[in-house]
Amino acid sequence: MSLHLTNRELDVMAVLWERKSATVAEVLEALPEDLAYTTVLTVLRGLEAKEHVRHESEGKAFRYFPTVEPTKAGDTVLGRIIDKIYQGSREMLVARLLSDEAVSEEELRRIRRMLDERLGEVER
Amino acid sequence: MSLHLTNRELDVMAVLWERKSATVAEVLEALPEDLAYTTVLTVLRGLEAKEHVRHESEGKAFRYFPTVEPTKAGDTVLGRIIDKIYQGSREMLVARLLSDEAVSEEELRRIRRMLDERLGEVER
DNA sequence: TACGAATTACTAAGTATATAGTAACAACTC
DNA sequence: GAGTTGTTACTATATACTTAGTAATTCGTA
Repeated sequence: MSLHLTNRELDVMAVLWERKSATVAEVLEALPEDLAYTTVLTVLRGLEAKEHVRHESEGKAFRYFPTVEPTKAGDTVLGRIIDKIYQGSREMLVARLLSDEAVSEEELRRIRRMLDERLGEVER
Repeated sequence: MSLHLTNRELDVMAVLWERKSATVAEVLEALPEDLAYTTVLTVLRGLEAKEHVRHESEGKAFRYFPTVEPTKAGDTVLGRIIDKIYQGSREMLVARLLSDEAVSEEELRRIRRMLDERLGEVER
């Protein structure tokens, strides 16, 4: 199943994923833009309505927890990107990611090692 | 510089990238959803206003051409995904893409070869 | 237990997006 | 060159998204 998040919802989910859970005040503080308290609350309530988040009481406030994994959100949007931008080729996307000048040699080596392990498994 | 596209704009750009250029009628035909002719036209005019597309006359119609590369659109959205979903780690994203069961052994090998070549360059 | 600060609940307004209708226009055809 | 057909130009509406205000509520505390 696919999971769509708006831009602002993604910002808020990112905070929850990062910190495992957060109150409205904590999300507000974590966001670089300075929104009204009630704005963040509204976004969280929206996410809760869609069941991407749940809450528990903590003092007089609510503590919010993500109920979906970040990878799930990632898969949804990556599927679309691969489809629309990389002509259905995951490989083209990976190639593009690795072609970035900023990727360090160590990073490339780690990825190669990962591939070696994966291929080892496949060959078995 | 970053390039933001709405969902419908991305659908339309995907057709132009795929076919190099297209008229309104061609885009309409290529899209699976069945929209009104004028809807597609409106989207294209929007894209033209933002200079992501240009047109030439062809008979009584216009032929539209993309003026931005798909990778540019890809980079913008991937940057955001890496940031918000993969905690700033491109490597985590690549790992996720390669962890997909559906990736074939040949694909993994091709990517490894690509890495080898890239690493060869770096070492030189 | 009454007060105050923080919070949640409810409501609303502005902006962006998606869709498409109608009018004006262009070019081919007879 | 008048009609027909496909097209562009202009305009409009509905929905989604973003933001935030005000009212009601809660909890700690004096």
